[in-house]
Amino acid sequence: MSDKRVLDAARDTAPPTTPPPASPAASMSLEKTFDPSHFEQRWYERWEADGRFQPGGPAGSPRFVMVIPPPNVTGRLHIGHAYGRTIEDILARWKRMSGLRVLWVPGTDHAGIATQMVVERQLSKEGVRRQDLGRDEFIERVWAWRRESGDAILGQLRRLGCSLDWTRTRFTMDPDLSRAVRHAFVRLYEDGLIYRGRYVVNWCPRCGTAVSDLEVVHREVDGSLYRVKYDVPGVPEGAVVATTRPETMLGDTAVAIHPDDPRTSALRGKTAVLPIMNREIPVVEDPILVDREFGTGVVKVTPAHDANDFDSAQRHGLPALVVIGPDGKMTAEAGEYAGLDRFEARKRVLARLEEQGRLVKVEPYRHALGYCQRCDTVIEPYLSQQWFVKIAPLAEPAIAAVEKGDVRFAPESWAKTYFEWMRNIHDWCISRQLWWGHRIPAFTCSNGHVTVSDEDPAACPTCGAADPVQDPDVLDTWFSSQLWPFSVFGWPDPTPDLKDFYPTDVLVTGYDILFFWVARMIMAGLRFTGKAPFSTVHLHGLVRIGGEKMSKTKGNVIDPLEAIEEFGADAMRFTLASAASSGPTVSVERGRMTSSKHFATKIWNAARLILPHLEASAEREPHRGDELSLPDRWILSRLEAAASEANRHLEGFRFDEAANALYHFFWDELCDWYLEMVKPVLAENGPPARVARGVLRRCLQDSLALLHPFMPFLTEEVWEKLTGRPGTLIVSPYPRGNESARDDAAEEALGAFRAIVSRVRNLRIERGLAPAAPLPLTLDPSSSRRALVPVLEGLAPHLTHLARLSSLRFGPAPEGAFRDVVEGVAIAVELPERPAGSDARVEKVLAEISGEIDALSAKLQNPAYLEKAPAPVVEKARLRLRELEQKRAALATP
RNA sequence: GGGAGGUUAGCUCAGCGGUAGAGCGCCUGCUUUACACGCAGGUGGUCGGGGGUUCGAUCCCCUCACCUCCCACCA
Repeated sequence: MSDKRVLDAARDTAPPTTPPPASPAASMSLEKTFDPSHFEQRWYERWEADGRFQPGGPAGSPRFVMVIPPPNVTGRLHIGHAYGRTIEDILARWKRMSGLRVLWVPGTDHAGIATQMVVERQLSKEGVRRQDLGRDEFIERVWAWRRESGDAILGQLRRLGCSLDWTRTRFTMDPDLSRAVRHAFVRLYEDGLIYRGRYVVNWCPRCGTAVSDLEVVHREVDGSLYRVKYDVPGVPEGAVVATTRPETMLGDTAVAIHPDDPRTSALRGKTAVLPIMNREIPVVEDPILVDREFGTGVVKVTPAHDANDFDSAQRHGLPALVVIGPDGKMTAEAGEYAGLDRFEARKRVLARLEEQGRLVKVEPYRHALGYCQRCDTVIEPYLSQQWFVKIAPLAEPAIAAVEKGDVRFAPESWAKTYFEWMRNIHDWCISRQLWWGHRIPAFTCSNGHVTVSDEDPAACPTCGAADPVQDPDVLDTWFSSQLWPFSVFGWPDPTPDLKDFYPTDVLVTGYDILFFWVARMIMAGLRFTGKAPFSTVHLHGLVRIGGEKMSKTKGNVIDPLEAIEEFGADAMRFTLASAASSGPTVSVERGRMTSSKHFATKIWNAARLILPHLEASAEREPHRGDELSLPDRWILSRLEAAASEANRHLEGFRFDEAANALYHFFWDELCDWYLEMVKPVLAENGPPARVARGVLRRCLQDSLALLHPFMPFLTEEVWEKLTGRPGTLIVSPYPRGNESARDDAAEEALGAFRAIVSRVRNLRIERGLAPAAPLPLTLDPSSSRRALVPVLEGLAPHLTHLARLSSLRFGPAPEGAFRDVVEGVAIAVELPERPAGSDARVEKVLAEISGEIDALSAKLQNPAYLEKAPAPVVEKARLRLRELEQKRAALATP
C-alpha cells in the first residue's frame, strides 16, 4: 500500500454499476464531427416511447414532483422559459437518476387578457371586432385558434429536452380544471371570503377591464401640479385645491380640509362652488384624507376616480359621480365634456379654468402614474361593481407556513420579500370584464337574488324565478393558476394522482411572479387542501443579455430555438445552467454558448479517444485487487470529488457551481492530464494498460452520468456506444461521490507533478528555447517535501514524456543548472546556455517572492498573530515562508 | 416614502475572515495522429470611496457615492 494502492471497496457505497454491454460487438465508434442535430430528436423520442418521463415504481415509494409554471398558450419559448425549464429538467433528471419516482407535469395557461388580445388582433385583420361576433362565437374562435397554434410552446420544450410527463398535460381551461376553479370560487364564497361590491378599482380603458393592483406598473412621470381656486361664499380667498388630474374635478362632490389646520379653518362648515359645473359641494373635515403638510391643505374629493376619495366619501356619505367612462371617455355626467377622451378633457378644463382666472398656479411635478402591465395604457381609478377575495384570512396561514418552514425559499432571502408583501396585502379584485376565461359562477335572478354554485341553477333557489342570469365577467387568470399544483391532479376529486403526487416538492420560477403566483398558490393550497403545495420554492433570476434587459429594439434577443439550431440543445442548457447565479439577474452571452458548444465537442472527442480502447478489451471497471497507478488513483479521487461537489451544489440549487465542477473535472483534469498520461500506457498495452482501461471506462461512464442532467442528448448518445444499452442513461444511477474515497496522497503527488511539468514548460519559453527542446531535469531528494521525490520517481516516465525531458536524475542540483523550488520540491534544469542573472522574468518573480517573504516573516514575528491565529494557519504560513525562502535562494543562484 | 440587491481582470460573472478565480477576450508559440470547437505558455485586479472590528478583511460592522429591482392610495 505504500507506493501502489490496491483499489479497495471505494465503490461500496456507490450505486450498482451498469451491467456489461449487451453486445460487445456493437459499434463503439462515434462520427468524427460532432453534430447534435443527428441525435437530439432521436433520443427524445426514444425516452418518451420508453415511458422514461412517467414515474415508475409503486405508488407511495419516494418520489419527486414538480409542476411546470404553465406558459401562456399564446407563448413562444423565450430565453427566460428556456432557463427556468432547463433548471427544472436538471432537477428532474438528477432526481430520477438518484432513484426517485419523478413526475414533472406539463401544461399551459389560458392567459385571459393575453390570449383574448391575440385573437382580437387576428380578427381586426379581417376588419372584425369581437362585439360583431358575439360572445359565444368569439370564444369559439379562441378555441379554434388554440387548436391550431396554441401549445406550440410545448413542442418547443421537447426540443429543449424537458423530461415532462406528456400523458399528464393539462390546460387551465380543461373541463376538470375549470370545474376546480368553479369549486374553489364557490367554497370561498360560501366561506365569506369572496364578496361583490362597488369600489374604485384599477381600470384599463384600452383593455376594458378591471385589473388587480399587481397588474399595474408604476412609473414616475413629469407632470404638473395645478392649483385651482373654488369659490366659497363667505370666504373671499375661496378654497385652492391642488391636483394633477384637473379633469376629475368635474366629478368632485366635496372639498376636504384637515380639522386641525389653521390655514383652512375659515372653510369649516362652508359650501364651495365647483367651477365649470357650478355645483355646490360641501367642505368636509377629514384628517385621514388630508395631509396638513402637503400643498394648500385643501383636497378636492372625487369619489368615483380615486380610491382615497372614495373612502372619504364613504365616511361622509358623499355621492360618487362617474365622469370618466370605461372607455376612457367623459360621461354624460361631465356635461359639455361628455364624449371627450379623458386627456383631451383635461386640456379643455384647464383652458376654461385659465379663462376664468381660477388656475392659480401650475408647477412642474414629478409623480408616479399607474400603467396597464399588459398594454401600457394609463390606468384609470374607476368605480365599478367587482368581485373580490378577502385576502387577510388566507394570508395568515400562508405566512405561518413559511415561518414554520413548511415552505422554504431558495435562496432564503426571498422569504423576507414574501413576508413584507403578505403582511400588507390588500383584497384581490378577481373579476375581469373579458370574454375569455373562467366565467364567474354567480347567477342573479330578476328579483335580484344571487346564487353561487357548482352547477348552473335552473331556477332561483330563493324565489323560484326561472331566469337566473350568469354574471358576465370572467376570473383573473391567476385565480385558476393558484390552483395549478393540485388542479392538475384532479382536485377536488380525491384522485389517485392527487394522493400520490400532492403536495409537490419543488417549485421553480422567476422571482417576478412571487406575488402573482407563488404566494397565491401557498394561500390556495393551504385553504383547499390543508397542505402547502410544495416544500421548496426556488426563485431564480431573470435573464439579461450582456447585462441588459432583452429587447427587440436593442436586437440582443437570443431565441432559444435558434440557439439550439446553432449550438445544440446541450450547449444551450449547459450555458444556462452555468449562468445561473443566486442573484436577481442571469447574464447570458453568445460567447458562453460558444464555449459550451466547445465543451460538448470536447466530450465528444474525448469519447472518440477512449471508446476504441475499451472496444478492444473486455475490461469493465477497475476490479478489487487491481494495482492502480498513481495517475489512476489521482483521477479516481478527482472523480469522487467532482461527483460529490456536483451533488452538493445541485442540492443547494447552485447549478452554476455544479456545472463548473463537472466542466473543470472533465476538461482540465481528465482530458488535459489523465488522458495525456495514459496514452503511452495504452500504447504499450501491458498490464497497467488493462487497469487504465478500466479506470477510463469508469471515468467516462461516471462523467456521462454526472453530466446527463445538464447535457442529456450528447451523454445518452455516447452512453450507447459505451455500454451498448441505448436510451438507458436517463435512468442510470447518478454518481454521488464519496469524500472518504478521496486519495489525498495521490492528489498531493499529482499536484506537484503537474506543477513541475508546467514549470519546465514555461521555463523553456522563458528562455526562448524551442517548445520541443529536450531538457535534463534533476529533482533534489533533500527537498523540503522530500517524501514527494520518490513518489515522483515513480512517475518518471510520465514526467519525461509530458515535460519532454532528455533525462531525469535525482540528486543535488548540478553545477550551473537553473534552480527553482516548485511545491516544495527542489528542481534543477541544465540549460543549454544560461544568460546569467539577466532574466527579467526571474527578477520579477524574485521581487514578488521577496515581498511576500517580508510580509510573512513580519507576520510570523507578530506575537499577537502567533497567539491568536489558529495553529494550522500559522503552520501553513511557516511552511510557505520556508518554501519561499528556498525558492528565492534557488532562483537567486547565478 | 419604504424595502431588497449590486459595485471583483478589457467583457460577463463566481468567491465572501488567512494577501484573489472561471469563461470569453488579448499576447506568444505549436499540423504534439481525440479534439485548431484544439494544445502549451503568458498578459491582466490599491476586490466602488472612507472609517471601524480583528493578530489578519475583497469577505463582518458603519458611512458615503453610483447602479438595478420591488413595494407604496400624499392630492
